[in-house]
Amino acid sequence: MTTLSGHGRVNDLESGRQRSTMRDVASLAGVSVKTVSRVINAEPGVSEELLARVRRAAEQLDYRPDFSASNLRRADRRTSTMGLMVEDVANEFSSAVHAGVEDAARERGIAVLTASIAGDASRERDAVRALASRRVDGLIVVPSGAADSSVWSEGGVGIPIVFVDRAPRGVAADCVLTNNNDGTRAGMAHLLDRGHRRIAFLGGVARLDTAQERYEGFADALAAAGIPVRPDWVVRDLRNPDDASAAVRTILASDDRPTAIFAAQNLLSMGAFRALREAGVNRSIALVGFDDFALADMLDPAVTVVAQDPRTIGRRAAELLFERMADGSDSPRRLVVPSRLIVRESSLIPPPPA
Amino acid sequence: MTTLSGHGRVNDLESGRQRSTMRDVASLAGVSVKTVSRVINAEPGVSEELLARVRRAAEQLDYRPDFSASNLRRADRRTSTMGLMVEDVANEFSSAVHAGVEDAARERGIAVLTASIAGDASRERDAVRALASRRVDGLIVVPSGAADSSVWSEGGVGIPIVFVDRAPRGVAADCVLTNNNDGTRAGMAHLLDRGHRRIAFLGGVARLDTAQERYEGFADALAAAGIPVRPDWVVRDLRNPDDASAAVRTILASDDRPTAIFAAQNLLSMGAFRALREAGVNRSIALVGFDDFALADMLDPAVTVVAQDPRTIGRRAAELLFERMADGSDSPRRLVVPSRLIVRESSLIPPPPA
DNA sequence: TTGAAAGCGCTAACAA
DNA sequence: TTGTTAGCGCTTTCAA
Repeated sequence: MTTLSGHGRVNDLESGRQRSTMRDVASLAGVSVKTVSRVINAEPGVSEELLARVRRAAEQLDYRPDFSASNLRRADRRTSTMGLMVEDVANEFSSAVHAGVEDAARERGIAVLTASIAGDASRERDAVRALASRRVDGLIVVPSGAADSSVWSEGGVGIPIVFVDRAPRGVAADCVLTNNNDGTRAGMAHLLDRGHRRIAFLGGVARLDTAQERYEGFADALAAAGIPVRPDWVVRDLRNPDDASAAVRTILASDDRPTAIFAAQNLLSMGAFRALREAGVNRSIALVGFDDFALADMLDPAVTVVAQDPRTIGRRAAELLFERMADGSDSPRRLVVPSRLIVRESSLIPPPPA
Repeated sequence: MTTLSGHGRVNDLESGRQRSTMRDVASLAGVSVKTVSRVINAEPGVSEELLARVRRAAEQLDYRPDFSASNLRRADRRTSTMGLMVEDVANEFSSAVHAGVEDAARERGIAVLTASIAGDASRERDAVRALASRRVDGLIVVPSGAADSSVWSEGGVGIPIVFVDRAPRGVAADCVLTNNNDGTRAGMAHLLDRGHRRIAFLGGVARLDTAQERYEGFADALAAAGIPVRPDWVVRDLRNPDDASAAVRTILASDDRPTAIFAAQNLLSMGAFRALREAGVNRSIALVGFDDFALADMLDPAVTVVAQDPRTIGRRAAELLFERMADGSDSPRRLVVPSRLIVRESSLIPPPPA
C-alpha cells in the first residue's frame, strides 16, 4: 500500500494500519465510550483527570472521529458538508465562486463537494443525486439552464439550495445575482457617450435569465438613445470563445460594420478579441465585455469590462445558505452583488468619422 | 424553509418533508428491508414482481439511499468520496487539475471534496483532518511546501495519497509530475539557439522540488552552453505576479540588462510580462514561461511557454489513486506527464546586436 | 460525573 | 427467492 505509515511515531504498530474507534480509545483510557464521546465533542461535565486520560489515549491511537457514524445517530443529522454545482470548475468565473464558497465554509468547518455539470441535463441530475445521497446539508448551484427546473423540485427535495448567477425559472428560491441589466446599460452608456451608434451584441445561451437580462440591458440602452436594434449585429446563444470568434468574423465580413462590440460574457469577450485581432481591427473597433478576466488589462488594447465580483458572490451565497440552514424561515431572499465598469483602452477607441 | 418541495408531484405530502428510509420503502412495498437493499444495490435474485413493487415504492417516496449508513456497515467501508487539496482552487493550474480529477472520478461515481490550503501549514493540517474525518477513500494533494512532510505521515495515516506536481521530501509515495528539468532545458535551448546569452531566471518557492528542478534545468542549460550563472539575474522564492513584476523592475533598473527572461511558473510569467510592458520593453526583451496560461497567445507579443497539461495530470493522478485503492501493492509509482514547448512570438525576439 | 442500553439506516451472515 | 438477526461507530436517553 502507498498508504503512508507514521514515520517515526512511537506507536506505529498499534496505530499504523487499523483505524481506531471510540471503543479503542475508551478501553485504552479505561473509561466508557460515552465519556470519550463527551471529550471529543467538548461536552461539559468531564473531570480533569478523565479528560486528560482520554485525550492522551486518542492521541496515542491517532483517533479520528467518524463523521458518518456521528451524523447517522445525531439528532440534527448534519454532515457538515455542502455541495457546489457549477458549469465547469476550470472556468475562471466558476472557480472564483468556488473560492468564495470555500472561504465561508472553512470558517464553519464545512467541507465542500464540487460537481461540474458542463451544461448537460443528465449530469445535472446525476450530480444532484450523488450529493443528495451523501446527505449534504445544503447546495449552491449555478444552474446550467440545460435541465428544466423540475430537477430542483424533484431532486432538491429536502435540501436547502441557493442559486448563483441566475435562478431557474418558476422556482422560488434564494439566490445571489449580479445586476445584469444595469451593468450592461452602464457599459453601453459608456460606449454611447463616446459617440458609438453602431454597436453589435454577442450573447450567451438565451434561455438563461442572465443572458436574457444582459440582452435586455443592451436593447434598453439602445432604445433610450433612440437607436434601433440591428438584428444582423445581434448574435445570441453563443456557447464558447470559438462561437464568439465566428460570430465576429461573420459580422466583419459585411460591408456594413459596427464600430463597437458588446460581449455579454468573459469567454465571449476573449473570443471576440481573438477575432478582432486576427482581422487586424483590434485597435479600430471598440470592445466592452461583461465579466472581467485575467490579463484583460494586458491585452492590446486593454479590454474594458463590466466586472462582476465572483469571489464575493460565492461567499455571500454560502453565507445565505448557512443562514437558511439555521433558521429556515420561508421567504426566499435575493441578493444582488453589484458590478462595476472598469474602463480600460478598448472602449476608448472612437467611432471613425462618418 | 427554502427547502424546495416537489412542485406538481403526486405525493407531495408523504414525500415532501421527511426523508424516507429503506424501512419506509419496505413497508410501502410490503417486503423486508433486505429486499429493498437488494433492489437498490442491484443485487441479483429478486423476483420481477417484487423488483417492480420496490422500485415503485422507492419512486413514490422519492427515496435516496444514505451513503453514510451504507458505508458504516459495508465491509470495504468505501465512501465513494475522495479529497483534493490544492494551493488555491481559483488558480488556473489548480482548477485544471481539479477538472481532470473530476473527469476520472465521475466515471466511477466518486465525489470530490476540495480544500484550498493557500500555502498555509495549519490549513494544510486542518484540511487533512477534515477529510480524514469524512473518511475519504483517497487523497490527491498538491503539497504547498509550507508544512513539512510530517503532515503526510501523521495525518495521512491509513489513506492512500497521490501527490501532484511535486512530492514532499522524504515521503515515498505515488506521484504525478511534469518533467521540470527537461522542460526548462527545452525552453532554454530555444532561447540559446536564437542567440541569447544573457538570460535572467524568475523562480518560485525554492523549497519545492518543482521550483528546484526548474532552476536546475536553467543552470544546466547555461552550463552546457558554457555560460556562467549571473546571480544578479536569478531571483527565486517569488510567490505571486507582483513579486515577479518587482523582480523584473529591479533587473531592468541596472545598466547591464539581460536580453531574455525565463519565468518558471505561470503567475510569474504574467507578472514579468506586466513589468516588461510597463517598461515598454515587451517587444525588445525575450520571454519564455513555464506553464501555459489563458490568453498567453493573445498578448503582444504572444508568450512562448513550456506548457504543462494540468487536466491530464489531474486525470492521471485520479486514475493512479483508484488503482492504488484497488490493489494496494507496495511500490510507489511515479508518473511523468511530459511538457511541450509552444513557440509563440516572445521568444523570437533576437538579442540586440552587440 | 459517569456509564449502560438502545438505535440511527444500512448491509453481512445466515436461516427459512 | 425472501427474511431475520446482529452490528458498523457513534449519540441519545436515562439510570447510577
